[in-house]
Amino acid sequence: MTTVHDVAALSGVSIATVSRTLRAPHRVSEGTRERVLAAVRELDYRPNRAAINLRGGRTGAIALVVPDIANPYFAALTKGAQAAARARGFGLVVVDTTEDAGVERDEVASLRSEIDGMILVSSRLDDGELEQIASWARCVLINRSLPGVPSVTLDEVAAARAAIDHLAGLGHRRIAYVGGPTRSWSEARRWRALRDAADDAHVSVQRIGGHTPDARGGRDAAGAALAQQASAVIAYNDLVALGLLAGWAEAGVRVPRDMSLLGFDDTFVAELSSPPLTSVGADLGAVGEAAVALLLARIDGETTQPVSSPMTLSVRSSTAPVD
Amino acid sequence: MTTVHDVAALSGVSIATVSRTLRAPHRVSEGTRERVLAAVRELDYRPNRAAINLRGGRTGAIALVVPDIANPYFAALTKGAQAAARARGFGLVVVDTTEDAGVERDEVASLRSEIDGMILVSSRLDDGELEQIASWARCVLINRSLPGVPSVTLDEVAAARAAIDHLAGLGHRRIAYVGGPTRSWSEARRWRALRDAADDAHVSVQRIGGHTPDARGGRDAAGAALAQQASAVIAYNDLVALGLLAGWAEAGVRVPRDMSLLGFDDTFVAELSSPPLTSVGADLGAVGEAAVALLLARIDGETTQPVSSPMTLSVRSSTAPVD
DNA sequence: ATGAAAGCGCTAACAG
DNA sequence: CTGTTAGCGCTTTCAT
Repeated sequence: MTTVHDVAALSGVSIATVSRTLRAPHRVSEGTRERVLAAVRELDYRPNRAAINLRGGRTGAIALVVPDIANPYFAALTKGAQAAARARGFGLVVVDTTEDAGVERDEVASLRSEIDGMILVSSRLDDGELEQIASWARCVLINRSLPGVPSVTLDEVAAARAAIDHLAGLGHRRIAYVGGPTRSWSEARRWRALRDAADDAHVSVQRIGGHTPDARGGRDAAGAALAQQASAVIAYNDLVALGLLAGWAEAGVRVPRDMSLLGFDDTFVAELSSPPLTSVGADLGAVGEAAVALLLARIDGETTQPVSSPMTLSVRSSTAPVD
Repeated sequence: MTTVHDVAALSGVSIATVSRTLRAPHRVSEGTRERVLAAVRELDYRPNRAAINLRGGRTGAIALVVPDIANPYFAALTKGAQAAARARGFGLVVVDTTEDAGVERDEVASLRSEIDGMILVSSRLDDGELEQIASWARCVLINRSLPGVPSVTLDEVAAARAAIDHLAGLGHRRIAYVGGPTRSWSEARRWRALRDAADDAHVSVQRIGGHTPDARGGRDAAGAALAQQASAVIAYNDLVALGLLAGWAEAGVRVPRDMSLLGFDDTFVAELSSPPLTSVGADLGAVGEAAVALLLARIDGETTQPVSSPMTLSVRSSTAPVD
């Protein structure tokens, strides 16, 4: 591994000048600068991260803590965050908590000297613990808000309005909502936003709960959703919608002829089904990028404002006018 | 941030003893050890990673380089690798190359002092470059093999045999294969394995090429696949299979009544469609874990053997006897 | 404009 | 069994 000493020797200057050439080029004379840079290229010198860290107390890496990296929602988020971090010269350490608060707690604690800051996505921890963490680590929250802690949240209100208005415009008056985990922060916001939007649009929305937020949960809820006598169903997320679709297919219910179906999150799976799913979601990659930007700004000591990311409706073929 | 000095001061010993207590507990007296450990707990002391790195040349992190983290195949792999790395006290830095060889090249180079080793998944680089990289970095390859470099590959031969035998057993004699990118290493192995297995089973298999390895590619290939007059189609991966399914649904072709369909990789999306997809694949989480185990063994200076991971068939409802 | 030297937190000789 | 000390690679005063 080549060090500042090698470069210094090759270019005939001191190590201080090498360092200066790299960190503050204007403080070195033209000729020296060129000789040093030539040596840097020649030796393919790259400053040792650990040494820089040790001196400056920075590690050059940030962590992204997600409940489940294999979930397309979090994977999309990760992709954006990764790109943004790398573009600014930071490494992205990914931590998968397997949806477990205990694991999240432990991992976050052990991350301490490994990173300069972290992004907590859909945290399973309670407000108290989160505040605690924010007190000793620079962090940014996604899908969660807490006074004093920078965050990126999705505009569920706009999403709910877009979804309800779309359905109402199609003539649907009775809508069912297959919800997610009752204790989840997102579910709470989502359901409240849906109720408000339904009230404004003068349509009714009934919630069906108690199912897991995945395809299996959707399949399990297929019967109950039908029993609501609704003409359209909104699912907690695309996976649940796909489960609903599969369950109904077996029961001979056709979408959108017999029933309209609307997904949430607009992940890539929404385009995979037949019919492809009308869904409302945010640009998750952009959300990940925004969180990284927020975090790096904080690391640089700037103060930041919470960010709300827009959610928009993608109309595909799973929704149709009520007949 | 608390350091060895703080712990030393609190427990009334020298910093060397603190370090020793943590690294070689048996070399300090019982009483001292207890006092030091008490101080460690009291102060919640954690050794600074950068300092350890600087001394020992280890960073405590490894990198996983994947073409596209949002692809369920790589996401599943990442999940396993992440868990295995963390379980052994290593951080996992994820790098997404966006399927671009140039990006892969650059990122790998800049990773140098950031990590102790790396896992390259489905690399887009050629053998020469890979050898080059292996010469200065400890690395493990997944879905690629190169003499002298540890690797984890999937047993495509067994997979092809399982797929073909399943279909042949169902009475299918004429099978079409919607392939992946012609230049891809996996595609080459997969297609060869399929041909061999088909020969052994005395059935015919025709390849349809030139489409992207995703749902859109499958949709594009839907017509061509029908034109083959085959009674069953094997897709390069589950995403392509789903695209095929969607394309056929629009054309009124029913699966598995009119056509049997078999996916590859057995990712979670195989269970999402109706009908759910019969697919052949490996436990990708285990593959990721195996790669991490291999890499850490190499970091510890052990020599290792290439690993071949089994692929098994999951029979669902997209395949049926030919009528 | 450049160099000498201190020191970031830690571990491993080496001494006692 | 324990303490002193050198030094990992780098940046940054402080001199020159």
